Amino acid sequence: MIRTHEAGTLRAEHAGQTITLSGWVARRRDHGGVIFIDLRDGSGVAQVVFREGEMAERAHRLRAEFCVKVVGEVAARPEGNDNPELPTGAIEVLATELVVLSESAPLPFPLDDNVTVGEEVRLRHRYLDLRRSGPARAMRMRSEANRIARTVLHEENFLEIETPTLTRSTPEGARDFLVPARLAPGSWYALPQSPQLFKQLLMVGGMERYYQLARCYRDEDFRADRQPEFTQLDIEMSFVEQDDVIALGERIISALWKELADYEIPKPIQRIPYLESMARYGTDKPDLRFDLELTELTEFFADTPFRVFQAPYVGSVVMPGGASQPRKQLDAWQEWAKQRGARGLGYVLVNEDGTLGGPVAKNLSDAEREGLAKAAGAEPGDCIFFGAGVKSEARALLGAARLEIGKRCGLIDESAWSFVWVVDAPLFEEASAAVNAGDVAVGSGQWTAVHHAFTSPNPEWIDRFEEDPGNALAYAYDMVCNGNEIGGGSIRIHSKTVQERVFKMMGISEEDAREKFGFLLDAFAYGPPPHGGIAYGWDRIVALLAGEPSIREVIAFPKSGGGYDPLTAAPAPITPEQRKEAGVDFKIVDKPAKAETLQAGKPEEA
RNA sequence: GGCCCAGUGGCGCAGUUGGUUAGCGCGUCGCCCUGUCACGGCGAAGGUCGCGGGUUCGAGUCCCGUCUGGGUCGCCA
Repeated sequence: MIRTHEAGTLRAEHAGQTITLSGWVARRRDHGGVIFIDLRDGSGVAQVVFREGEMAERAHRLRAEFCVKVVGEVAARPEGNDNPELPTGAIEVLATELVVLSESAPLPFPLDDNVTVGEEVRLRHRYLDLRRSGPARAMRMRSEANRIARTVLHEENFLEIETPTLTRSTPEGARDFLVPARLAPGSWYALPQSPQLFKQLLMVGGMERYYQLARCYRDEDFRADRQPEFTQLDIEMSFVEQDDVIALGERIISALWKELADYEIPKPIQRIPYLESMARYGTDKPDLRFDLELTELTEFFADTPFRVFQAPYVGSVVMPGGASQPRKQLDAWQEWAKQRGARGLGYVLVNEDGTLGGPVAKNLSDAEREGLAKAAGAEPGDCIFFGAGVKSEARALLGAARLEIGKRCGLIDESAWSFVWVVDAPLFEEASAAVNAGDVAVGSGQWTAVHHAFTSPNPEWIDRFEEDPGNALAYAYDMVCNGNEIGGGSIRIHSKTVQERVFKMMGISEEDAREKFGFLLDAFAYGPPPHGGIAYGWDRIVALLAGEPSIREVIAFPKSGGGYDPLTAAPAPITPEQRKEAGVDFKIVDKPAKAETLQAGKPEEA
C-alpha cells in the first residue's frame, strides 16, 4: 500500500498508530541529528521527523518536491512544540522507513505561498503551480461549483447532454475557430461559440430540460476576463416564461454562494430595466455595491451658453470630497478619459463656501452656477464630473467614471455581494453607422439584435416591434454580480412568422436565413415548443467565488495573451505533410477570378 | 488594431544626472548543526541587463525599431 492516511487529516487521536504517507517534500529543516520534513499531499501537510542515524542520513539527501513514501508512527509533539498554525500541528510522524518514489530537479520557481511569482513562469510550469495551496484551492472550488450546479439541476429534472464541438460556422457575432475537414478539402468545421443552436434543437427534440458545462470557443482579442476557450453553464427549458428561467437561475446561484461563499443571497434578486440601468449607472452591468448614481442634466443645460453642453445629452456624476483634489489629480482624470476615447472629462469643484471652481464653471450662466450643485446632487467639497454628447457615449464615460470614483474613494465594500437582474433589454440596436453619426442614419435603417437573432420580443412588443424597433423590448435577462455580467439568456422565438419578421427587421433575407440557419428553421417547422434559457459564465463565477481577479486562476491550463499556451507552446506550426493531408491550402477552382485569394472561411460559403 | 506599464543570475526586486568589478533577498550546491516549522551558521557557483540598431570616449541607464507578458479601449450576438 502506497499510503494508509492522508497527511492533512492527521490529528491527535491518531497518536500511536503506525501509518504510511505518500506525498511531496514541501520543506526540509535539517538540524544535523534531527531532520524535519513537511510532507504535503492533496489533503494538506504533516511534519515527519527523522531521528535515528541512518534515517537522518537518508533524509539529509531529500530535496524540495521529491516524491516520497514514509512509514512511521504518529506521535503527539513534545510539550511546547505544537504548531497551532497548522491543522496537523499537534502531531508529527516519527519515520521508520523512507522510500524516494521519484526525485525532483531544482525548481524553476519556489512553491512557497509567501512568494509572489510571475504569471508567465507559473503557467509554463502549471503542474508545479497547481501544487501550491492557492491554485489547488481554486481547482477544488471549481470542482465543487460544478457539483453544486449539477445537484440543483438534477433535482430540477434536467438532462446533462453533450453537443458537438465540431460544427458548422454560423454568424453568431464572434469570429469562429476553424478546423479543416480532411475528407472534404476546402470545407471547414467551426468550433461552437456556444451551444445556442444545438440546445434549441434539443428543445425541438423534446428533451425539455437541458444543461451542459459547455466549452465555448471565440477567436477574439484577449482581456483579463477572456480566454479563447471558456466554459458556460448552458441551460435551456421548454414551456417556460421569463420568470421560470429567472427562478431557476436564482436557485443555482443561491446554492453556489451559500455553499462556497457562505452567503445567503436575498431573494428575490432585484431586477432593473435595462434603460434604467443605463440612465442611473451608465452601464448594463451595474456594480450595486455602492449607491453613487449618474444625474441627467440635459434639461438643466437646455439653454446653456457653454458650447460643450449644447449636446443631445449632458449628465454628471459626483465624486464625494473631490473638490480638494490637487490639480495634478484632476489632470490625471483628463488622461483617464482620453484613454477611453473621450475628449476629456469636464468638472466643476464645489468649494466649501458653495462657490464653484474649475475651468467649466466660468462658462456657465449665473442661473446655472446657482442651481448646479443641487441639480447634480453635490455637497460642498464635492467634485462634479460631466459627460456631454451622444447619449450612449456620454453615459458610458460617466459609468466608467462612477466605477473609478468608487474605487478611488473606497466606496466599494470588497466583502459585499450585489446581485441584480437586468431585464427588458432592447430587441434591436441600430447598425453602427447611425450611432457614430450621432444622428439619424441616412441609409436603409439597419437593425441588429442586441442579444441574438432568436431572442423573442417580450409579450408587449411581439405583435408590433416593427412600429418602433428602437424601443421594442426583448424577452431577455442578464444576471450581474458586483458589476460583472455572470449570466444571460432569453426566451426564444418559436413562431415561424415572428422569426421571419425579426429577420426582416435585421435585413436578413429569407435566402440568407436559409443559408445560415437553415437547419434550425427546418427544425422549427415541426412543432417547436416555447422555450428559453440562460448561460452562465462559469469561469467568471468561479473566479468571483474564489476571490480571484482573473479567470485564468480558475482554469487548469489557461492561455496567455495572443492565445498562446505557455506550457505546450501551442499554437505551433504543422508539417508540410499535415498541411497537405488537412487540405488547408485547398484551392477553389470554380472561381478563377479570385483564385489567388485563398481565404480560409470562403470555400464553405462559396 | 490604438494607448499605458514591465522585461536585470532559477524566482522576486534595486541600480541616482550615462562612468571603473551590475547589487540585495530567496533559491541552488558544499560543509556544520538533536526540536525546527518561511530553522540557523559558514562558504561557493550562477548574469550576452528580452532582442536588433543608433547616439556617445563610455549605455542596464538616452533614442529608434522589434519580441514577450500584463492592463486598458476597439472588438467579444
